[in-house]
Amino acid sequence: MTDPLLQDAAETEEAQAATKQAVFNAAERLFALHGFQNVSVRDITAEAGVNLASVNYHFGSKDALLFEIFRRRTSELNRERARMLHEATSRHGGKPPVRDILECYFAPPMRWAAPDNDRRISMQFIIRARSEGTAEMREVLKTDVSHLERFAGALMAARPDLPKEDVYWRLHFVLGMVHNNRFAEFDRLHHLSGGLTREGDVEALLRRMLDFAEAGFLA
Amino acid sequence: MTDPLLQDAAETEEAQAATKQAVFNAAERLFALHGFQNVSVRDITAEAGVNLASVNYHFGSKDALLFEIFRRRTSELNRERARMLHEATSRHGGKPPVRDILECYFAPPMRWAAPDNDRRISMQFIIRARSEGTAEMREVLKTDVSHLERFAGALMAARPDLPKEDVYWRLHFVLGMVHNNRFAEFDRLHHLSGGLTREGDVEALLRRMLDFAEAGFLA
DNA sequence: CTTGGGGTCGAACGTTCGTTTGAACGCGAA
DNA sequence: TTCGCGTTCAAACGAACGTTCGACCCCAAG
Repeated sequence: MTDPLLQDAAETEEAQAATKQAVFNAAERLFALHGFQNVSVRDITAEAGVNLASVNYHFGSKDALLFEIFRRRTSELNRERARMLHEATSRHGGKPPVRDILECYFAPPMRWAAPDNDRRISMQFIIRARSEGTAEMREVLKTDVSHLERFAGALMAARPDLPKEDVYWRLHFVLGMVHNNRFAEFDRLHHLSGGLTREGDVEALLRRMLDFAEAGFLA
Repeated sequence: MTDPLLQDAAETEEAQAATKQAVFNAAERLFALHGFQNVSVRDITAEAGVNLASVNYHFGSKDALLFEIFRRRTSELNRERARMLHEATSRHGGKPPVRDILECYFAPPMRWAAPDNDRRISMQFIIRARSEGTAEMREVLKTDVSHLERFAGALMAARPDLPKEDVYWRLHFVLGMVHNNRFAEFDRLHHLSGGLTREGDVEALLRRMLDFAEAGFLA
């Protein structure tokens, strides 16, 4: 609990076994780097320096471990987005402009993914979960859209003249912009542009994204 | 060769064995529907109605089969894009406007993915290959950017005032919009909007995408 | 000291996987 | 007819996987 290595000390369950934490962290890291199917329980326990049976003892199964990481990280990310949106709403007297709304959605994942951020690996995990997750995770992604509803509502309030249908579609396009920010895509872009594009300056990239998305939304 | 079942009669290799074609089609279908890792060689050969050893005999390995499907479909798609861009270029006297350039990139995958199109399953395969492909396929995706260079060049010509760096980044955003058009995302959006958004009308969706992307590019 | 239970350990289980093997088959050429 | 070759077949191989098992360890409660 007072161990500085435990990044997630503030847990709902209080006294996490050190083994469980080690498995959690190792699994998140390996899954993020190599994908779910390409990482075995043996890889995880070896990386964590624990016994092979630890995964099934503490989490029930490999899939359940995966799901628990996914659930924790996505809820943290969406909570941060909701917090920013709430703040922007009160800052603008209940009706923030399009650009500010989009920033609340863009900024958290972008900043998490910054090269020097501890959460970078968590962000990479979430990105991978979107396309390689289990059926259970995909069901959650499809069904649990409560956090998106907040943003859709805010956007409709910011552009009451636009038909709701258009707001949803443009939100869809915006989601695509965010989800495409994988490391592999940055590499490809870097290769294409001959090294002209650099992902180092997160805030500058965030500004670029907002310029593009805001213009698209106000079209 | 005159068999109407052979969709890809015009091949570089002339006399394809019926078994090889059956394996190719079954593999593409199953991979597109369930993902690479979730489909076994036994599943493929059972679906194709051929012997288990056929995959290794005709393609060398499961990975090689996967790569051959990937190579064929992506080259077909990019050839179609290049054809449209070439036509648009000559139609506009060498310098097509942004919207027309983007349409050349958007239209082929969108139309392939239309519910009544035979290529729908191929498009789904390509989409899956982007995130679940083997290391070899990812290397091709990253390295082979020649087809993107054509579009980057056309966009720079259409907006010579914009710094090249910005063109690349905005192209990156546009790619995100296209790549996000997976069936799962449409389902999610449909769920979020309460059935308001329908993907049935491809041309209408294409117009929406162009409205958004064009505005973003002209910002 | 004794007891009990949460945690860890090495070892194994049963399944599934991609691939290989060697025999059999079909058919045009010699 | 006989040969040769491309193709198909049933069967098996060896490896890797997620999971389970029973013994063992530690430490606090009785």
